[in-house]
Amino acid sequence: MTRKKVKLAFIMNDSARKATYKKRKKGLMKKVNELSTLCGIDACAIIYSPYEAQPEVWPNNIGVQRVLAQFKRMPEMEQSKKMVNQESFIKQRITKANEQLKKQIKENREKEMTEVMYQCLTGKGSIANLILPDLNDLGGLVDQTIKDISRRIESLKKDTTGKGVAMTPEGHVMQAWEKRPMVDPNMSGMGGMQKTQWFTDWMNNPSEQNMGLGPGYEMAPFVDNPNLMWPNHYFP
Amino acid sequence: MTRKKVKLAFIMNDSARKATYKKRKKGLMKKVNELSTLCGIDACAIIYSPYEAQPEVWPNNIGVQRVLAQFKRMPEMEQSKKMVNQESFIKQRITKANEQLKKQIKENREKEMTEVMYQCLTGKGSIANLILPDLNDLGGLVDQTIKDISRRIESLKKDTTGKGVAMTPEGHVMQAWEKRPMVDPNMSGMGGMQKTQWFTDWMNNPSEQNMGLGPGYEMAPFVDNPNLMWPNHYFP
DNA sequence: GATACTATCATTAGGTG
DNA sequence: ACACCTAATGATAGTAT
Repeated sequence: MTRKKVKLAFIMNDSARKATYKKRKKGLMKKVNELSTLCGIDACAIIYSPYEAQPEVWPNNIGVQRVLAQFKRMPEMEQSKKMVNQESFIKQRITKANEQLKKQIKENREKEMTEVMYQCLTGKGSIANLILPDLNDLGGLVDQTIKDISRRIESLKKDTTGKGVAMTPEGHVMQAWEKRPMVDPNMSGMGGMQKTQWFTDWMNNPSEQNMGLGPGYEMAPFVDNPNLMWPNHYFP
Repeated sequence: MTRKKVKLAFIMNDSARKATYKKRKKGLMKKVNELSTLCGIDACAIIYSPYEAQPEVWPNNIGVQRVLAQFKRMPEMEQSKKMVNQESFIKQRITKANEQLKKQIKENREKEMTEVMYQCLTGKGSIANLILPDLNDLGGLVDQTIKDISRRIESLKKDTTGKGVAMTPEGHVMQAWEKRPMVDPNMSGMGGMQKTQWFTDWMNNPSEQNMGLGPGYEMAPFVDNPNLMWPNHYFP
């Protein structure tokens, strides 16, 4: 049994698509119900599919009807005001998402370079096949690491609470004991991999709705037509 | 770290509820997006929460707007016709769900009794603390099992393809070989436990919307007001 | 095609900093 | 409150029936 990782894209095979639809629709509806129950909120989902005569609505359509009723009562003027709010709200989220993205890319880059550095140090790799930008980053990382080590040496010299540190006359540490290891435990193994899943997903399928927001930004609603959806009781 | 199983009920603790809300909202939106992408369908979710100024809509609100626009164009007459369809659709699902429920209860009952029977046979349990209905069912099961065994013996007697069967003069089987084991492999272990999760959930929180449908029935939309939601292009 | 199963992957409850 | 982590529960892709 080999199970290739599903990629987030339209399933071409008709029967597989239907099977997936049925399974996931069920799961989705369960989740809507759970969210609504656990947090005591009004939520609903509407699904139009070619497999059912009726669009399917969850957890009940009363919530949706409420939205519609509220909308009907909302005067035209209020609606455009909403739009502005909605727009600034989106912009805020775009900014935040882009910041997160940059941070993530930087973090991944650092991990990658650290890996290369360690491989060089342990003789398992070489810098022969690296391109210029990689070498630059690697150089910066090595500098940074040397600084960290120097700082660490200084703190070991000053630290009188630990058992001690043995050093060469030139100031190189030969041995230290009863100190915490210098390697960040989070750096080893595959920990922290999960949080970049959205990036993989987006790379597989950079959909239109995510396009304007940057990869990984899956949350902000996009208002195409301001005439709907924002009941005025949310804008006192 | 002990992690008690969360039960599907309103979270009383305010901060825990908010934390859960944020996590699950994100997860839910991701799922809507995935369903929509994988199966190429129109779907949306609307969440009203006390934590955000705006109701949150996914994956975009165009789908919802489409529903509204279609509804507006739908004449009054069509709407009541829909209602009937919707009603019969629900009734169908209720019937189906109840059948599944009965089947499930029966199946669980059988497994339970089989377990008791085996425990008696292996001397690990007794029938001393069973109540009358249990004893009745157990008796039926024993009868059934004896019949199964008898049938098996007959087939072993007639079967000339297998290696053979050793029997006492009274017709009791002493040994049989190159035959499949009589114990159903699905009966042992905890296999098949997952499918009764909905029952536990419902027992924890028999919500109103599930009440009329029987436990475990989580799928049928309930029409409270026929004036909404069912665009006429689904009823040619 | 629907159902059932289960190995595998994803989500999240309950922590911590 | 927020971001992150991980053990544990939950969802589901592929398969068998």
